[in-house]
Amino acid sequence: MADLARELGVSMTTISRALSDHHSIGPAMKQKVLKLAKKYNYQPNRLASALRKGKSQLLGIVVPYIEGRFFPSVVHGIETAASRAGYNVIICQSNEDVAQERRNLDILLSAQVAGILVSLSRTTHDFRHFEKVRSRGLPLVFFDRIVEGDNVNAVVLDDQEGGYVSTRHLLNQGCRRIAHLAGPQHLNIYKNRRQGYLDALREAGLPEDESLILYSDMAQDQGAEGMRQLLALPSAPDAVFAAGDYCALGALQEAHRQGLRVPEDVAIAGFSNETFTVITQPPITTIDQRCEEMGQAAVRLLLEIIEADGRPFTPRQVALRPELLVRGSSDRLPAVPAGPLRDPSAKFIGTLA
Amino acid sequence: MADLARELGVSMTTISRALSDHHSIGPAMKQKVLKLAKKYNYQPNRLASALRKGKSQLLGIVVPYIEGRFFPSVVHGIETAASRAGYNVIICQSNEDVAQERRNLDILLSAQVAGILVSLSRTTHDFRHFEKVRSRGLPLVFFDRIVEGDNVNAVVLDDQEGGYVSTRHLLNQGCRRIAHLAGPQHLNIYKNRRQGYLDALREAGLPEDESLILYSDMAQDQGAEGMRQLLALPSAPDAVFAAGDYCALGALQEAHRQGLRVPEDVAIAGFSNETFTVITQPPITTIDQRCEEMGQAAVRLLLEIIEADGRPFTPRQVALRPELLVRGSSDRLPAVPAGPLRDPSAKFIGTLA
DNA sequence: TTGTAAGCGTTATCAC
DNA sequence: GTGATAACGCTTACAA
Repeated sequence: MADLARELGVSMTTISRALSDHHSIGPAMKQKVLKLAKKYNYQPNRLASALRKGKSQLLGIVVPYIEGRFFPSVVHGIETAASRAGYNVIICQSNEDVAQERRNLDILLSAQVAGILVSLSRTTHDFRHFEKVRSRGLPLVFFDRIVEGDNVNAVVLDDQEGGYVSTRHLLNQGCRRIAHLAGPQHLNIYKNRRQGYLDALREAGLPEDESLILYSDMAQDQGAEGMRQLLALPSAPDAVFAAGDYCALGALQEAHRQGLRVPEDVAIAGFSNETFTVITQPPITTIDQRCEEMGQAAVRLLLEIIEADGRPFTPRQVALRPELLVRGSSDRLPAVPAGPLRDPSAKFIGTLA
Repeated sequence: MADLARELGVSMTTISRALSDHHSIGPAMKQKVLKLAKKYNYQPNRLASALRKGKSQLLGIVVPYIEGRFFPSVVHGIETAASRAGYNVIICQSNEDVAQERRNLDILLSAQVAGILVSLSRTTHDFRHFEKVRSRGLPLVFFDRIVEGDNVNAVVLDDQEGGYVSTRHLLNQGCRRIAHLAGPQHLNIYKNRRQGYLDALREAGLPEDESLILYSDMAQDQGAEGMRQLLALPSAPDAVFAAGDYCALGALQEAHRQGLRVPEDVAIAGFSNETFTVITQPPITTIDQRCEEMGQAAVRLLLEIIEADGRPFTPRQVALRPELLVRGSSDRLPAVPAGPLRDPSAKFIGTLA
């Protein structure tokens, strides 16, 4: 910058203003500066700028890990939304370890990020380290694995809605005995999916039948085992809603082993839209978790807080509407003319309980 | 820092030295400073430090996107290795767009990163924007999608070796007519996998039979179609080496449709270790691309260059040894006692051609 | 519209 | 072993 100033015989102030498009700068001057900057291949130093302004163009992400289908997609969404807004992203993994999570927060604080996005590690039960962030006035948004409560900013998938629409769909296909392969009920996601399932049944006037609900850890072979048990019932179900795709896959494979046709004899639906659900035969109906939208929604919320710039901001919890993907494993009706397109943008459903 | 200095009645210099563990500092003083820093919850400002030192603790990553199985795993490996070495990582996506890739490089330059890791966008055919990086003396390492040549630092998977070990394995299983579902030969990865396949055949004294090599874009249905064609041959193959897992899956499904047993009637092997290969029945033998090791190897190389600190560094190309994962789709022999464990560390095989 | 000068938080240099 | 001071590159009152 000093070079440019010297060469043009103006002050660095003018250079700075021209480069950052300040209002009180002559268009002529601006052009000259920009041209010379290009010629000299001038690279602004964001460190210096951030240091002076006390605000960087960096957002921090803390995730348990960058593997599998979910987190990479969310990070993808975050990076995309952030860079669109002129921010870049520092990414940290906690490896499901609170201590590491704490360290990551410290690092992000000292990197002077403008805001932080966090999905909690599985071992985080004490949330005091987030107080440090809050006390520094640093915008903070949780996603997916969140701190519960209405005094935090958070974005999650509406799992109950997911269980509900999935079960409704099976009902619409004419199924009347719908079993549920449920996950560990101490985890909110599985509890909510089950609740949505029950909601749909009740709404349809069907009885809640505990013999049709089987609990497991949702692994592939547990899905197979579940299906085996269900098919051995005096009156076997005509549909299975599994709270996870691996479990649904096991169920599908077991059904085939027993010579049943899917979806004619038994319809199957899973949850999560794992990559493999489209390559099975038939492909598996499932619920998309809108990973990317979750990332984008989290960034939107974070930017709102950043832009509030210290002014009081009422914490908000956003629940994303899950998307039902109807595929061969549950599609038993003749094709119907398509309805209006679903609005693909992330939805605010309401404040969480 | 100023506060600490005042409270202890010493200069900021002393504080700085105590905090950064400078040699000329009294252990007593050091303890006092550290204690007080803890009490006041002192957070170093890495921006200021980096500005002053002219070097940040940040590495930049540019990838086409963070989706699928490959890139997230590599990023995982990069972040893990980087944070172990005290670095953090800024991640940028090029979305397979050169222009964006160029912009990303500019951003990373202006963020004063200590080094850059790049996997090229598919639309990058002109490499001039990397000159800017080089001319600034900034350490640069390519991975997976690299600039060819021996004047760049690069880490790749040895695809030819992958094709070779895969085919060798099928030979060891007693197969003698081994077909190959090949990918587009203008892409190096597919060309190399095919070459490895041919190498193994030649080594075994088997003829190269072009009627057993089918070319496609490697999609699932193309794998099925390929298998159909192969099975219609006057003398059908007893094994298929597919250059991709989706293609292998299609082949597997088609074999089942035609009532063949896998691996008894026809053995199948894929490439990439996609997640779904373990959930099929039988699970699919494949080649692991060592994504995580690739990330780690790239960081190791980058750190070496960083530590050379401007001193001449001879560019190096590293080829990682792929790992054969033998699974049900090709395992036709009785189990053999396990040999010595394979060294799991990333391997330097040699300079690329 | 432009310039002057101070300062963001740290560290390297040089002197003591 | 410790301190004073300048400097890293940029922005922004305040003044002109």
